[in-house]
Amino acid sequence: MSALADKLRGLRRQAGVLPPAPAPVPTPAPARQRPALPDNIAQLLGIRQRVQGSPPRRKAVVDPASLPGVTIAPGLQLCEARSAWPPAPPAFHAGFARIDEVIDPTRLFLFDTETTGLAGGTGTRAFMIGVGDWHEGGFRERQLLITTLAGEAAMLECFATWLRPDAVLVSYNGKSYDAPLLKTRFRLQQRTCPLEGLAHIDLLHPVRRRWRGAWENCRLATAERKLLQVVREDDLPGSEAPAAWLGFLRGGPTAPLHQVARHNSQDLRSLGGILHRFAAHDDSVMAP
DNA sequence: GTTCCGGCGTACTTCCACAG
DNA sequence: CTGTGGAAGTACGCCGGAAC
Repeated sequence: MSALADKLRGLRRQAGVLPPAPAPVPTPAPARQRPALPDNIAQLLGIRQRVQGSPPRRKAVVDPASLPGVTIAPGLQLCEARSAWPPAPPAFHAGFARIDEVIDPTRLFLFDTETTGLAGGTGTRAFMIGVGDWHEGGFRERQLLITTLAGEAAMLECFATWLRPDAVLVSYNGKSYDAPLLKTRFRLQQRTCPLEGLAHIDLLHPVRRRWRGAWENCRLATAERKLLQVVREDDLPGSEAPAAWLGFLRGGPTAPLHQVARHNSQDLRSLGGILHRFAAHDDSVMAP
Protein backbone atom coordinates (compact mmCIF):
# COMPACT_ATOMS: atom_id res chain seq x y z
CA MET A 1 0.00 0.00 0.00
CA SER A 2 2.81 2.40 0.90
CA ALA A 3 4.55 1.90 -2.46
CA LEU A 4 1.33 2.68 -4.28
CA ALA A 5 0.74 5.70 -2.05
CA ASP A 6 4.28 6.93 -2.74
CA LYS A 7 3.77 6.55 -6.48
CA LEU A 8 0.50 8.46 -6.26
CA ARG A 9 2.19 11.24 -4.26
CA GLY A 10 4.92 11.41 -6.92
CA LEU A 11 2.39 11.70 -9.70
CA ARG A 12 0.57 14.44 -7.77
CA ARG A 13 3.81 16.32 -7.32
CA GLN A 14 4.54 16.03 -11.06
CA ALA A 15 1.10 17.39 -11.82
CA GLY A 16 1.62 20.20 -9.34
CA VAL A 17 -1.27 19.12 -7.15
CA LEU A 18 -0.80 19.90 -3.50
CA PRO A 19 -0.92 16.83 -1.27
CA PRO A 20 -4.10 16.52 0.74
CA ALA A 21 -4.05 17.55 4.38
CA PRO A 22 -2.30 14.80 6.36
CA ALA A 23 -5.07 14.43 8.90
CA PRO A 24 -8.62 15.62 9.01
CA VAL A 25 -8.24 18.25 11.69
CA PRO A 26 -11.72 19.29 12.71
CA THR A 27 -11.30 23.04 12.44
CA PRO A 28 -14.36 25.14 11.89
CA ALA A 29 -14.39 26.12 8.22
CA PRO A 30 -14.58 29.83 7.48
CA ALA A 31 -18.05 30.66 6.36
CA ARG A 32 -18.72 30.28 2.57
CA GLN A 33 -15.07 30.39 1.58
CA ARG A 34 -14.34 28.99 -1.87
CA PRO A 35 -11.86 26.06 -1.61
CA ALA A 36 -8.44 26.87 -3.03
CA LEU A 37 -7.80 25.33 -6.45
CA PRO A 38 -4.67 23.33 -7.09
CA ASP A 39 -2.02 25.51 -8.78
CA ASN A 40 -2.17 23.78 -12.13
CA ILE A 41 -5.96 24.08 -12.36
CA ALA A 42 -5.77 27.70 -11.30
CA GLN A 43 -3.23 28.21 -14.06
CA LEU A 44 -5.55 26.66 -16.62
CA LEU A 45 -8.34 28.91 -15.44
CA GLY A 46 -6.00 31.88 -15.28
CA ILE A 47 -8.00 33.74 -17.83
CA ARG A 48 -10.80 34.05 -15.31
CA GLN A 49 -8.68 34.62 -12.22
CA ARG A 50 -7.08 37.78 -11.10
CA VAL A 51 -3.36 37.73 -10.46
CA GLN A 52 -2.84 38.06 -6.72
CA GLY A 53 -1.99 41.59 -5.74
CA SER A 54 -3.07 43.05 -9.06
CA PRO A 55 -5.79 45.66 -9.01
CA PRO A 56 -9.33 44.33 -9.51
CA ARG A 57 -9.95 43.97 -13.23
CA ARG A 58 -12.54 46.40 -14.34
CA LYS A 59 -15.31 44.90 -16.38
CA ALA A 60 -14.71 45.87 -20.02
CA VAL A 61 -17.21 48.50 -21.01
CA VAL A 62 -18.37 48.15 -24.59
CA ASP A 63 -20.02 51.06 -26.28
CA PRO A 64 -23.10 49.48 -27.90
CA ALA A 65 -22.79 51.94 -30.76
CA SER A 66 -19.42 50.43 -31.70
CA LEU A 67 -20.94 46.98 -32.23
CA PRO A 68 -22.43 45.89 -35.54
CA GLY A 69 -26.23 46.27 -35.70
CA VAL A 70 -28.64 46.96 -32.87
CA THR A 71 -29.09 45.22 -29.53
CA ILE A 72 -32.30 43.17 -29.52
CA ALA A 73 -31.65 41.14 -26.38
CA PRO A 74 -28.92 41.01 -23.75
CA GLY A 75 -25.78 39.86 -25.56
CA LEU A 76 -27.44 39.72 -28.96
CA GLN A 77 -27.04 42.09 -31.92
CA LEU A 78 -29.12 42.14 -35.09
CA CYS A 79 -27.84 43.60 -38.37
CA GLU A 80 -30.24 44.03 -41.25
CA ALA A 81 -29.43 45.09 -44.80
CA ARG A 82 -31.06 45.06 -48.20
CA SER A 83 -29.48 45.00 -51.62
CA ALA A 84 -30.50 44.71 -55.26
CA TRP A 85 -27.92 42.00 -55.89
CA PRO A 86 -28.19 39.05 -56.11
CA PRO A 87 -31.43 39.08 -58.09
CA ALA A 88 -34.20 36.72 -57.05
CA PRO A 89 -34.14 33.50 -59.04
CA PRO A 90 -37.25 32.41 -60.91
CA ALA A 91 -39.24 29.43 -59.61
CA PHE A 92 -36.98 26.49 -60.48
CA HIS A 93 -36.79 22.73 -60.44
CA ALA A 94 -34.18 21.73 -57.87
CA GLY A 95 -33.06 18.63 -59.72
CA PHE A 96 -29.48 19.98 -59.75
CA ALA A 97 -29.51 19.48 -55.98
CA ARG A 98 -31.26 16.11 -56.34
CA ILE A 99 -34.51 17.49 -55.00
CA ASP A 100 -37.39 16.57 -57.25
CA GLU A 101 -39.47 19.64 -56.57
CA VAL A 102 -40.24 23.03 -58.07
CA ILE A 103 -39.10 25.65 -55.57
CA ASP A 104 -40.72 29.03 -55.23
CA PRO A 105 -38.04 31.62 -54.42
CA THR A 106 -40.02 32.99 -51.47
CA ARG A 107 -39.29 29.70 -49.67
CA LEU A 108 -35.52 30.02 -50.00
CA PHE A 109 -33.64 30.51 -46.75
CA LEU A 110 -29.92 31.07 -47.23
CA PHE A 111 -27.80 30.69 -44.14
CA ASP A 112 -24.17 30.73 -43.13
CA THR A 113 -22.60 30.63 -39.68
CA GLU A 114 -19.38 31.99 -38.23
CA THR A 115 -18.07 29.75 -35.50
CA THR A 116 -15.38 29.45 -32.89
CA GLY A 117 -13.51 26.82 -34.87
CA LEU A 118 -13.67 23.79 -37.10
CA ALA A 119 -13.27 21.16 -34.44
CA GLY A 120 -16.97 20.37 -34.42
CA GLY A 121 -18.66 18.60 -31.55
CA THR A 122 -20.10 20.38 -28.57
CA GLY A 123 -17.03 22.58 -28.03
CA THR A 124 -17.63 24.65 -31.13
CA ARG A 125 -20.37 27.25 -31.11
CA ALA A 126 -21.74 29.62 -33.70
CA PHE A 127 -21.31 33.23 -32.64
CA MET A 128 -22.91 34.61 -35.78
CA ILE A 129 -25.75 33.30 -37.92
CA GLY A 130 -26.33 35.08 -41.20
CA VAL A 131 -29.57 34.57 -43.08
CA GLY A 132 -30.54 35.75 -46.55
CA ASP A 133 -33.81 35.69 -48.42
CA TRP A 134 -35.62 37.52 -51.16
CA HIS A 135 -38.17 39.77 -49.59
CA GLU A 136 -40.25 42.62 -50.97
CA GLY A 137 -38.38 42.77 -54.24
CA GLY A 138 -34.84 42.72 -52.89
CA PHE A 139 -32.26 40.57 -51.19
CA ARG A 140 -32.57 40.83 -47.43
CA GLU A 141 -29.76 39.92 -45.07
CA ARG A 142 -30.18 39.46 -41.36
CA GLN A 143 -27.27 38.64 -39.09
CA LEU A 144 -27.40 37.63 -35.47
CA LEU A 145 -24.25 38.18 -33.46
CA ILE A 146 -23.77 37.23 -29.84
CA THR A 147 -21.55 39.48 -27.75
CA THR A 148 -21.67 37.29 -24.64
CA LEU A 149 -21.81 33.52 -24.24
CA ALA A 150 -25.18 33.93 -22.57
CA GLY A 151 -26.60 35.51 -25.71
CA GLU A 152 -26.69 32.19 -27.53
CA ALA A 153 -30.12 31.10 -26.30
CA ALA A 154 -31.71 34.31 -27.53
CA MET A 155 -29.91 33.99 -30.86
CA LEU A 156 -31.21 30.46 -31.43
CA GLU A 157 -34.68 31.52 -30.33
CA CYS A 158 -34.68 34.40 -32.82
CA PHE A 159 -33.25 32.27 -35.62
CA ALA A 160 -35.97 29.66 -35.08
CA THR A 161 -38.73 32.25 -35.45
CA TRP A 162 -37.41 33.23 -38.90
CA LEU A 163 -37.85 29.74 -40.33
CA ARG A 164 -41.06 28.97 -42.21
CA PRO A 165 -42.22 25.38 -41.94
CA ASP A 166 -41.91 25.06 -45.74
CA ALA A 167 -38.52 26.79 -45.93
CA VAL A 168 -35.89 25.40 -48.28
CA LEU A 169 -32.45 25.81 -46.74
CA VAL A 170 -29.58 26.94 -48.95
CA SER A 171 -25.98 26.75 -47.78
CA TYR A 172 -22.44 25.90 -48.81
CA ASN A 173 -21.31 22.69 -47.15
CA GLY A 174 -24.06 23.41 -44.64
CA LYS A 175 -25.36 19.84 -44.64
CA SER A 176 -22.03 18.72 -43.23
CA TYR A 177 -21.03 21.73 -41.19
CA ASP A 178 -23.51 24.47 -40.30
CA ALA A 179 -26.64 22.36 -39.86
CA PRO A 180 -25.12 19.67 -37.59
CA LEU A 181 -23.44 22.42 -35.56
CA LEU A 182 -26.71 24.29 -35.06
CA LYS A 183 -28.51 21.04 -34.29
CA THR A 184 -26.01 20.41 -31.50
CA ARG A 185 -26.45 23.93 -30.12
CA PHE A 186 -30.24 23.58 -30.13
CA ARG A 187 -29.92 20.21 -28.41
CA LEU A 188 -27.71 21.70 -25.72
CA GLN A 189 -30.36 24.38 -25.19
CA GLN A 190 -32.90 21.54 -24.90
CA ARG A 191 -34.82 22.86 -27.87
CA THR A 192 -35.97 21.00 -30.95
CA CYS A 193 -33.95 22.05 -33.95
CA PRO A 194 -36.07 23.95 -36.49
CA LEU A 195 -33.82 22.77 -39.35
CA GLU A 196 -34.93 19.18 -38.83
CA GLY A 197 -36.91 17.81 -41.75
CA LEU A 198 -36.51 20.85 -44.01
CA ALA A 199 -35.37 20.50 -47.62
CA HIS A 200 -31.76 21.59 -47.94
CA ILE A 201 -29.88 22.67 -51.07
CA ASP A 202 -26.19 22.35 -50.27
CA LEU A 203 -24.60 24.12 -53.23
CA LEU A 204 -21.19 22.57 -52.63
CA HIS A 205 -22.28 19.31 -54.26
CA PRO A 206 -23.88 20.66 -57.45
CA VAL A 207 -20.82 22.90 -57.86
CA ARG A 208 -18.52 19.93 -57.42
CA ARG A 209 -20.49 17.74 -59.81
CA ARG A 210 -20.17 20.38 -62.48
CA TRP A 211 -16.72 21.89 -62.01
CA ARG A 212 -14.66 19.28 -60.24
CA GLY A 213 -11.47 18.89 -62.25
CA ALA A 214 -12.07 22.13 -64.13
CA TRP A 215 -11.21 24.36 -61.15
CA GLU A 216 -8.37 24.06 -58.67
CA ASN A 217 -10.96 23.42 -55.93
CA CYS A 218 -14.65 23.96 -55.30
CA ARG A 219 -14.54 26.29 -52.31
CA LEU A 220 -17.07 29.05 -52.05
CA ALA A 221 -14.36 31.66 -52.63
CA THR A 222 -13.37 29.92 -55.87
CA ALA A 223 -16.96 29.52 -57.04
CA GLU A 224 -17.79 33.17 -56.43
CA ARG A 225 -14.64 34.29 -58.24
CA LYS A 226 -15.20 32.05 -61.27
CA LEU A 227 -18.95 32.40 -61.57
CA LEU A 228 -19.69 35.84 -60.16
CA GLN A 229 -16.39 37.64 -60.69
CA VAL A 230 -16.46 38.57 -57.01
CA VAL A 231 -13.11 39.83 -55.77
CA ARG A 232 -13.02 40.40 -52.04
CA GLU A 233 -11.13 43.41 -50.80
CA ASP A 234 -10.19 43.89 -47.16
CA ASP A 235 -11.84 40.56 -46.42
CA LEU A 236 -11.19 38.83 -43.14
CA PRO A 237 -10.31 35.21 -43.96
CA GLY A 238 -12.82 32.81 -42.44
CA SER A 239 -10.06 31.15 -40.47
CA GLU A 240 -9.49 34.40 -38.57
CA ALA A 241 -13.12 34.81 -37.54
CA PRO A 242 -12.80 32.72 -34.35
CA ALA A 243 -9.85 34.82 -33.15
CA ALA A 244 -11.73 38.03 -33.94
CA TRP A 245 -14.69 37.08 -31.76
CA LEU A 246 -12.70 35.44 -28.96
CA GLY A 247 -10.45 38.49 -28.89
CA PHE A 248 -13.48 40.72 -28.48
CA LEU A 249 -14.80 38.53 -25.66
CA ARG A 250 -11.48 39.02 -23.84
CA GLY A 251 -11.89 42.77 -24.03
CA GLY A 252 -10.44 43.32 -27.50
CA PRO A 253 -11.63 45.80 -30.10
CA THR A 254 -14.97 45.63 -31.90
CA ALA A 255 -13.56 46.47 -35.33
CA PRO A 256 -12.82 42.81 -36.26
CA LEU A 257 -16.47 41.98 -35.55
CA HIS A 258 -17.46 44.37 -38.33
CA GLN A 259 -15.03 42.58 -40.63
CA VAL A 260 -16.57 39.23 -39.69
CA ALA A 261 -20.03 40.64 -40.42
CA ARG A 262 -18.88 41.90 -43.83
CA HIS A 263 -17.33 38.52 -44.61
CA ASN A 264 -20.53 36.71 -43.62
CA SER A 265 -22.59 39.14 -45.66
CA GLN A 266 -20.48 38.48 -48.75
CA ASP A 267 -20.84 34.73 -48.21
CA LEU A 268 -24.62 35.12 -48.17
CA ARG A 269 -24.72 37.24 -51.33
CA SER A 270 -22.38 34.86 -53.15
CA LEU A 271 -24.58 31.98 -52.07
CA GLY A 272 -27.53 33.82 -53.60
CA GLY A 273 -25.61 34.56 -56.77
CA ILE A 274 -24.51 30.95 -57.26
CA LEU A 275 -28.01 29.69 -56.56
CA HIS A 276 -29.36 32.13 -59.12
CA ARG A 277 -26.99 30.67 -61.71
CA PHE A 278 -28.24 27.16 -61.08
CA ALA A 279 -31.88 28.19 -60.88
CA ALA A 280 -31.78 30.33 -64.00
CA HIS A 281 -30.17 27.34 -65.76
CA ASP A 282 -28.05 29.49 -68.01
CA ASP A 283 -26.13 26.84 -69.92
CA SER A 284 -23.67 29.29 -71.43
CA VAL A 285 -22.57 30.15 -67.92
CA MET A 286 -22.91 26.65 -66.51
CA ALA A 287 -20.61 25.16 -69.12
CA PRO A 288 -17.16 24.44 -67.70
C1' DG B 1 -30.83 -29.15 -68.40
C1' DT B 2 -26.62 -27.22 -66.94
C1' DT B 3 -22.90 -24.09 -67.04
C1' DC B 4 -20.72 -19.95 -68.18
C1' DC B 5 -20.52 -15.13 -69.11
C1' DG B 6 -21.81 -10.33 -69.48
C1' DG B 7 -24.82 -6.66 -68.12
C1' DC B 8 -27.22 -4.37 -64.69
C1' DG B 9 -28.68 -2.75 -60.19
C1' DT B 10 -27.92 -2.52 -55.36
C1' DA B 11 -25.29 -2.40 -51.16
C1' DC B 12 -21.34 -1.41 -48.97
C1' DT B 13 -16.69 0.72 -48.19
C1' DT B 14 -13.17 4.05 -48.79
C1' DC B 15 -11.56 8.40 -49.59
C1' DC B 16 -11.77 13.31 -50.32
C1' DA B 17 -13.15 18.02 -49.73
C1' DC B 18 -15.31 21.47 -47.30
C1' DA B 19 -16.84 24.47 -43.44
C1' DG B 20 -14.24 28.92 -39.53
C1' DC C 1 -8.31 19.97 -35.96
C1' DT C 2 -14.07 17.12 -36.81
C1' DG C 3 -18.24 15.55 -38.97
C1' DT C 4 -20.55 14.88 -43.00
C1' DG C 5 -22.18 14.13 -47.88
C1' DG C 6 -21.15 12.40 -51.97
C1' DA C 7 -18.11 10.47 -55.62
C1' DA C 8 -15.67 6.58 -56.83
C1' DG C 9 -14.51 1.98 -56.36
C1' DT C 10 -15.65 -2.76 -55.16
C1' DA C 11 -18.40 -6.83 -54.18
C1' DC C 12 -22.28 -9.39 -54.81
C1' DG C 13 -26.69 -11.21 -56.50
C1' DC C 14 -29.87 -11.67 -60.10
C1' DC C 15 -31.25 -12.32 -64.76
C1' DG C 16 -31.14 -13.58 -69.59
C1' DG C 17 -28.83 -15.42 -73.46
C1' DA C 18 -25.44 -18.40 -75.61
C1' DA C 19 -22.91 -22.60 -75.79
C1' DC C 20 -22.45 -27.32 -74.89
